[in-house]
Amino acid sequence: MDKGWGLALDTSNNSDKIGFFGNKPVFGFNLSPRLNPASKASMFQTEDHHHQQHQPGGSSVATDDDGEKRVVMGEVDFFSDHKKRPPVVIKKEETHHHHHHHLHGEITRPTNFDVNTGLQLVTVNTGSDQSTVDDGVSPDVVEEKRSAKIELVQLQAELERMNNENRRLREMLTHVSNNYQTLQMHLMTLMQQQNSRPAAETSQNQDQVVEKKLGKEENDVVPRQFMELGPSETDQEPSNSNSNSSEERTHSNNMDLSRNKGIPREDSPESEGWAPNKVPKLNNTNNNNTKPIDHSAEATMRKARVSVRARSEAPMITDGCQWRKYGQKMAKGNPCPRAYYRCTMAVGCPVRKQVQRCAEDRSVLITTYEGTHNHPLPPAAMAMASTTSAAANMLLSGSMSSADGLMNPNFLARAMLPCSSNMATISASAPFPTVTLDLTQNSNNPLQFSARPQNQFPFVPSNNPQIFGQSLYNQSKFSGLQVSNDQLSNHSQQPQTQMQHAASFADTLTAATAAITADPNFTAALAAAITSIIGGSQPSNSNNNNNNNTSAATNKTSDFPGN
DNA sequence: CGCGTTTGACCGGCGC
DNA sequence: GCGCCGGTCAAACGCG
Repeated sequence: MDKGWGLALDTSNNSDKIGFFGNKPVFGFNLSPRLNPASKASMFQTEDHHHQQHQPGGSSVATDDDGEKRVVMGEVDFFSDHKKRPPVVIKKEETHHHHHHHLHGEITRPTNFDVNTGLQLVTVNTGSDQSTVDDGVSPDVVEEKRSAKIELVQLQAELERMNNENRRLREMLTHVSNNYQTLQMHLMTLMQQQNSRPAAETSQNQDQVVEKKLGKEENDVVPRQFMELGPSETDQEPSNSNSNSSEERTHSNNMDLSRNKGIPREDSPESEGWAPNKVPKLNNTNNNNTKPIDHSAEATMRKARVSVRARSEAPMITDGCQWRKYGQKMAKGNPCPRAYYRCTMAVGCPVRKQVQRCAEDRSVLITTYEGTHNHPLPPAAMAMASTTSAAANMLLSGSMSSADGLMNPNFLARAMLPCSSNMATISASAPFPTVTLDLTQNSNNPLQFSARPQNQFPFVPSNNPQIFGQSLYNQSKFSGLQVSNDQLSNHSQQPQTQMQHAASFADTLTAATAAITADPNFTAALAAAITSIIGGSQPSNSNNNNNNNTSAATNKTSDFPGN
């Protein structure tokens, strides 16, 4: 668990993350400190720091005559050499009591600011030394002019460099946006194809038949949504009159709480569907209003799991949920320990997951989900939840009506991902039916665009109309960004001088930033994609990448299963 | 001090 | 019945 993405778009406040070019922001988004430890300030610093002590933040430390420590960004010492004119002053730390700027870690624009050159034209007197520019003609003035000219050249070079970087970032943004749009379109196509398929219809009919059968004959069989990992309306609703032990396990938070509070587990009903070996006992002991049934098949069916294989160096894939580790065991046949996590986004959420390194390939992380979230999920968690939900539903819809669903490993693959028969498989040998989504293969599957880091879960469609509707909703919000991206593309295609288009691009990028901010899902995807594009396969320790994450715990590398 | 992780103990299912 | 094994618990511990 960690504090975030390898690269995160900090959308909390854009105001201090936008460099100014004239009156226009030229950097629409901010590289996170994790990716770029030099922080946002590094964008503005120059290469000349020879005589200054470098700070991790890309700043320099100097000491005043009075011994006060200050931090100088870039080559301009704002205190000792107040004859120089910084176009942009970035302060990360300020202890000088004479300085009037009290912003910390922010970018400030000097008041006398030339919008054409980006330079501050008036000397700033900031220190205790009250000397100002000498009005008289003297060698000092000549020297000053010369140094100002040199500085101007340097600043222009700096501007050029910034524009280059700006252009590069813009291209990355365009690339990622195009990938996202392509992915969305492909998913839409897949969903339409799937809906039009007779097989899909058969599957749906099977679902209906199964549900009808369940409602009529086997009231104590877990409803299908029990397997859903994504949120569903039914999860939020009280159980019906047929309330049975399974549903109580699924929906009751109090029961789970009772166990969490130390009540002996013999007295506490199973509040979650994770413990498979306790189901028979549960049905025998707690389910008083239903007759005992043969649990062999049902117990197997209701224990469907969704296993996600992803290539990742991170301790866990970032699925948007908050997890708490409650156990770790050495599993047989795998030298890597298996970690057990439970969802902590809501009290009593029964969803659990296991995280384990693949024994054959340590770079592959296997995450197995089981249970149903009993709480709304943030958009960042929707991708994983909807995917696992879809996989579990597919598994159930196929297996409950026919054993072929389990026997045919390609059933899910064909139904869920027609274009990728090797992406999802069903294991019949596992103790419980397990859907394995393999995201480690570098196939031509357009669902796996190369820029996506493997530890970030992709957007995969759900057969849950609500969840898919959410996707459409996000897409509709995202459409506003598409316009911006088109503009971005146009800008990137046209030869441009650095000065001319920066302002309009800044506006565009501002709009894009706003759109990105409005869509946390895309924010996450964009951050992940940019991370990989930049080439920093930063081990993201994050298991909390949702926006409402406030207290992310950290997983030390040594704690990571398999390390 | 609160929260999350660690880790040994414990429990229940299952196979022999 | 016994031992193995997966899964969970909870006290101890660490960290911010």
